Amino acid sequence: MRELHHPPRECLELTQVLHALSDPIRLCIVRQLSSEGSLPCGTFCESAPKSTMSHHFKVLRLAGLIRQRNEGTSCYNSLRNSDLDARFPGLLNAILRADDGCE
Amino acid sequence: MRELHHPPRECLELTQVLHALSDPIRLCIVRQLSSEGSLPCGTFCESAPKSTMSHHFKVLRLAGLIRQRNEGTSCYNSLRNSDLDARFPGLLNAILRADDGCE
DNA sequence: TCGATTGTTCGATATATTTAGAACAATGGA
DNA sequence: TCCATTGTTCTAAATATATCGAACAATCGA
Repeated sequence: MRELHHPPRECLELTQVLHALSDPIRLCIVRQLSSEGSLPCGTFCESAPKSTMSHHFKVLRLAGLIRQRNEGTSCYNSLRNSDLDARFPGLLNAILRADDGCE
Repeated sequence: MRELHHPPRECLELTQVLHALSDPIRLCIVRQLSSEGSLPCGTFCESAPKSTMSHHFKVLRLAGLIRQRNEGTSCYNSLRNSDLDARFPGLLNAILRADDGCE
């Protein structure tokens, strides 16, 4: 698999981050990652096609919300907690605290 | 002018709020409202056509971010600060604190 | 080596969003 | 009343986004 691009902390853009989180599936992924740590792609929304999920993970990665790391045939995802908090203090926590329900 | 719909506080949805704020023009409007209080539509982005701005104000209003009130021929906009903070504690402040620059 | 597993990429389609001109509506002042 | 001001609505066009099947790539175990 190819090299995965991750934007550096100082390049994260607020509008991109907000856009990435404005999709219910992606918000759900982020919530799950925040509570369960590092998880492979396959553990999310198993009803949705893999190509759809792959797209959402890419959006999250390019917006700087998650870090992806290949390990074997799996791709592990983790939240870029500290980068986000350094760049946008309190933002992620406020979003995770919100009671919007994770469908 | 017609009656303006404002969603009640408890109906505000996180994904809608995040989407509304993920547009640079709308984020700019919200920032300006937060620092200057109540302002008529005409005071923002005077270079953009009125219809475009009208659209953005509508998106913000329907997402619950702003309250609009007609007064004379003007339409005054204000941030729904307390509603937002009640529904999504800390979210708006975190977004306003972020140093993304208001173009 | 073969096949199963996991995920990506490509291409197509459907849907949503943004932008903006033109016509319209409401208000207020001369 | 007439007109300027302010903003909305309608409509169209451009652009972006979401979804998903099919083909592909990489890894691992048998």
